[in-house]
Amino acid sequence: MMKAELIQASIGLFVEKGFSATSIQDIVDRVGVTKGSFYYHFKSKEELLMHIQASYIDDLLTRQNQILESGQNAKDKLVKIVELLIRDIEEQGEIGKVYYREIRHLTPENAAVIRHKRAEFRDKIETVVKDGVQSGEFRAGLEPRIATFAILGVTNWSYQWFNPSGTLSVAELACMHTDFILNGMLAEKK
Amino acid sequence: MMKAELIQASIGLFVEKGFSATSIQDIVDRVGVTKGSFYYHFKSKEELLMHIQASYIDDLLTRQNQILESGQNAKDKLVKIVELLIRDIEEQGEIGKVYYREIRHLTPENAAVIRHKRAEFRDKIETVVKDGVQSGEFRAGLEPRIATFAILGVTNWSYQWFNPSGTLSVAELACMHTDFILNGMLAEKK
Amino acid sequence: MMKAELIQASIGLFVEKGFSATSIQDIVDRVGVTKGSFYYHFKSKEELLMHIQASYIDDLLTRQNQILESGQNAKDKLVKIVELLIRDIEEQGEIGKVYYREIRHLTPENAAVIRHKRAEFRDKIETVVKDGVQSGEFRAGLEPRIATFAILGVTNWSYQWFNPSGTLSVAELACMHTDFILNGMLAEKK
Amino acid sequence: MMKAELIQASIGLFVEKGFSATSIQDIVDRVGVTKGSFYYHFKSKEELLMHIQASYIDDLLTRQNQILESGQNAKDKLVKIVELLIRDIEEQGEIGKVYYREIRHLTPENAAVIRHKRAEFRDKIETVVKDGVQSGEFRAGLEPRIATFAILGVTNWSYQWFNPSGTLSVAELACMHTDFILNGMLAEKK
DNA sequence: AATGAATGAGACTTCATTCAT
DNA sequence: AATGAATGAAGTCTCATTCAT
Repeated sequence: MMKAELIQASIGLFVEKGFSATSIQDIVDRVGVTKGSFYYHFKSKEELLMHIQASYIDDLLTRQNQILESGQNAKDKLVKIVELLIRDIEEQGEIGKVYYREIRHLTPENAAVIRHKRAEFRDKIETVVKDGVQSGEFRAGLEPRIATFAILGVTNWSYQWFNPSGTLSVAELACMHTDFILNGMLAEKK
Repeated sequence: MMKAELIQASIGLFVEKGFSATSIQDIVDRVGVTKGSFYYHFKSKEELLMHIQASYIDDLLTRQNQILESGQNAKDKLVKIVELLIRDIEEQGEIGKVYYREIRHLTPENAAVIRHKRAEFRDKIETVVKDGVQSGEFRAGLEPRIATFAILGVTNWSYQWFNPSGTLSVAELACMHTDFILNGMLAEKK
Repeated sequence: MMKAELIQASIGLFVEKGFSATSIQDIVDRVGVTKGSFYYHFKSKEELLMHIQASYIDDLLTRQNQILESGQNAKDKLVKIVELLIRDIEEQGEIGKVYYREIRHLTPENAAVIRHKRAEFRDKIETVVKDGVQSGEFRAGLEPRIATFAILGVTNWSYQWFNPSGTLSVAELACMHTDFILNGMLAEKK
Repeated sequence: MMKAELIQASIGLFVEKGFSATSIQDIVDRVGVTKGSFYYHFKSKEELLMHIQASYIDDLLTRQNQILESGQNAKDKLVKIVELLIRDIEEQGEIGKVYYREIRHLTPENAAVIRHKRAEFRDKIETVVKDGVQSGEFRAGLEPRIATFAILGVTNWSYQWFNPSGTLSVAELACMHTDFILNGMLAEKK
């Protein structure tokens, strides 16, 4: 309970002020406990960050796997993954904002673990792209690795500006991004 | 000279460790001077950050204006702006990595100035998109605001992973990203 | 049982790291219980230290009394006391190392109790020396108080360097120290 | 200046309370400066301790070398070294009390340096003893290594109890200890 | 233009101790 | 007899900043 509260409070603060600029005092003040309490639950500030990062990517990987196992064609899988990432902004709250930003503050060992999992997530998208190119669903000229980074750019950048409680809904944004990614901008193919 | 050296050293350190985790001592150590020197050139650490942020976006805005004044069609302007952002990774070095990350550490007034300039840059892309939709170059269904964020996602995300001295050249990446943005992924338009 | 285990673990840690640098957590970790357990058996960390100090000196005093009551001449009594102190290194393990070092961390009242017992131990040696001088066994020029400190120096210093499981046995060391104390170093008396 | 004051204050406090129990706050309070000042002069509390330990033993080694180069016989050299150690109580103040006690709190690397120097000091005494046995000045039965430890015990233990501003002067104590070490206690040699 | 010394606030962390269970 | 959770005081250390020189 207390541990969960500390995690939630810290995510909020990390989003607002960044990891380094957030003090343990800030975190415990928000929860209304003492510093000693924090250190009963976490060995260090870094351990807390690692906990947050690991839960986040583990959850994404799990849900990505469910999509990949669903046996659809490449396009549908890709659409589902884009939706997963956009919906996540609403469901997981602000963790995503912290996710890419603060890996720098993990110990080298922990950072390696997280980077490895990120690479796994990316590789699985790349495989979907590759499959789609081979099956003829996607254009032959696509470079799967770069296209994957482009897709991630479109989705992850949304964490920087998108407010899920604004006028544009999560579903609408997912739809627009999917459209952009699949069809591009030109009125006619060159 | 000294001032320029301090700026270069600090950009490198901000990239590696982040603004908060970089101390003035770190910066002056890298240049080989003492803290007093730093405070001769900068009123505060925040002023240094503001200097870096402002130079960066001012430069981008200048170059964007040159493109916009060149009187081409919307598609060509857009391609040029994408190229500008990608080439920048090579030309400006690592500043881009710092740019989005550290705005949080500016004073509210300075942050507002930077945000305003960022918005200006974005709005000008949005205008290009709008013009292209109206002229029929771009698809009628595009939402200019969201498409602009998608374009910025594709380009800015490259700062996270692209190494300009690797096997993929800046020109090649610009070309691939342009292709992705204009044509999307599908083999045939729906 | 548990109490004895806590005491043994703490002596080992006090030897290695010193009293202040040893935490209750260190002690209970070594025994494999939790802090609550410690506080069931001891009111405080200081009480534990006092327990160790008091047991140690009480034991020495008891054994010293047995020697003194044995009705031998001064020289033999002295030899026996030297042996007692040297043998103790093997029998009592490392407590001796803690004994002189950590009295500082007792409460003033407890420290006074221990100092009083130490003085008692020392005074009884001094009496033996005095008796020996009067009886003509020891040299007339000896100052009993200073000679006593010299004897204690020779024996107690052994705690700093002597390893009872090395090549030199406890018996051999006791013999050499006795020889040194009784006969000095010169080949001929001046 | 300030650095020297911090060192003096800390020696006093280490004697009274021990290294671990002395806080940086205690030290700077005694000098009347702030904690920041302390860390301007010393990288850490451990560095301060190392500084104290190294100065102390380096000074002893220098003075021991002067004695050894003076070309006297073994007995006179030994007497001079005993005098050196006893006089030191008065001249160097209380450092000696800290010297043996606190080596535990050095980093392993620094502790090794100090232990090496201690061993050098001890070895040089051992050589004097050996020379004296060979020249016939000292008894043939003496074991030089153990006799050296015995001598160090007599002298170093004095730091525990001797007050140089009491009724017994430094010169008198040196004389008594020398007498004890050379002639032992017995009225007649066995 | 630059230095060295100092400051004071605040950072992360440890720890002896308490208490309900 | 023992545990787990929590406390609050204090510890070591960092750091942006100032200022006399």
